[in-house]
Amino acid sequence: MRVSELSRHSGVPVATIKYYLREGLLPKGEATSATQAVYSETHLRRLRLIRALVEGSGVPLTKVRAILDALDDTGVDLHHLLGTVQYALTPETTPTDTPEWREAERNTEELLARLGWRVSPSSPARPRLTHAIATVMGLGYQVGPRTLDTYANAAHMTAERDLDRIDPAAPRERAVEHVAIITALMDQMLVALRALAQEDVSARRLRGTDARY
Amino acid sequence: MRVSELSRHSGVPVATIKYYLREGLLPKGEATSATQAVYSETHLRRLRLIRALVEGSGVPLTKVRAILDALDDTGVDLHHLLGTVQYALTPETTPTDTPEWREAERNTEELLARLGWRVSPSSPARPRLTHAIATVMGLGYQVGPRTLDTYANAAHMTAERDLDRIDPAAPRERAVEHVAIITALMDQMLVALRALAQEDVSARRLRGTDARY
DNA sequence: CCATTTGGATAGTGAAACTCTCTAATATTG
DNA sequence: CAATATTAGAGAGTTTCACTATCCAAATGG
Repeated sequence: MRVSELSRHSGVPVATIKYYLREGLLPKGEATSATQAVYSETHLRRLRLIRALVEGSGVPLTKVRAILDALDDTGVDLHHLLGTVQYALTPETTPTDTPEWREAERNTEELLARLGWRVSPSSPARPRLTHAIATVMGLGYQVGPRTLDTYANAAHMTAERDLDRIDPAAPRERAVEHVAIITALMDQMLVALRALAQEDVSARRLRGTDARY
Repeated sequence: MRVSELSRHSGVPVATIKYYLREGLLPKGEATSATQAVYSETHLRRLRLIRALVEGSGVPLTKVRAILDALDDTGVDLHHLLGTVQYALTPETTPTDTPEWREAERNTEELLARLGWRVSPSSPARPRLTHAIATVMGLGYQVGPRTLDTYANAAHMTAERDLDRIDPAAPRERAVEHVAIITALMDQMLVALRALAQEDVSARRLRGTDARY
């Protein structure tokens, strides 16, 4: 496959492919001469994965590269790969020195302790959760244990299902890709479903019971 | 309150406040002379909400404005407001003319029919869900009814809880803000919790049962 | 009365993700 | 084999977004 064909098969412009090559997101094709290189099915898969991450979840290219590097690092097991992918996908959150932050942090810790979740103290999702709680509280709304438990249970249900679908015996190439997908792309699905569920509940409660939609 | 004080109370630079005023995100203060205007508590609340949306969920300013306009439109009831906020928050998704899209669309329709959710046919969350499914399928992975049901149930649990917390009798100003918050900010909480839950499940399954984390 | 603040307008910045242009070397096709 | 098209590689240019900085003239505030 040459660049133009790679472009056609993926729908990505040649200029963009060249850009990805320059940025090291896509490995170089095998050069057959000074002005020619051939690309394989692997390149096409990789390209599709990049586009899925970028278009599907708006992941910045620097983070995409971090994820791809982790996929290619054969010394990492699935559990740590999942952590690495999450780390790359989680936006940085700097703790602020406010009362809300401290209260939110306590909520986070208590929740994790209550549920007994095995989570690394350095997991970037911790401050992210704290930040989300602190933001809502900063607007003057409570985020109590009842709400957190409900959300946590819902999150755990999806996580169980996600891990059910990973086959640790599958070829590493695939298993590793699968982990990237469940962590990065399934979020989109959950968020879309949440919007639909809210609409449903809202229709039932805030309108009559006989409305069509 | 003058601009400088508004800036101090909110932590947002004066230059940025002026920018928001120019962009119509923040209503003008009440002018007391050609070079002086006073801002109220309402301005401060509004400013905090803008920052929460921008920092908390990376909502583009154009969408923030759409949300704020909906909040200010007193002719809209809570149910429709929720729809409007969701509409503003949901990224546009253009259907593609591929087999994956059509299959994903069928999955979406069947899921909603199976669950009996009352969802408008024009809800932008539909194509968003379809797009998410189609993207995952385009990478060669199945998204079956089992997975969709699990995710849908989880989503519905959070939606029930969200609507429980809305007080339809509260002053419109507050109820309306609450709706914006649950649709926009609670997503972040759910996603963060999902990451933590995945780590927990992954630790239990992909590692031994005695590992510390 | 004089340094400081403000409103209002215009212009500039920096990051991110492309997109374009160019060159010399090859490939393809009629 | 000659005309046309394609490619790798590198650099520069473009667009969008969200600010940030600079000016200026009017107006406080001490």
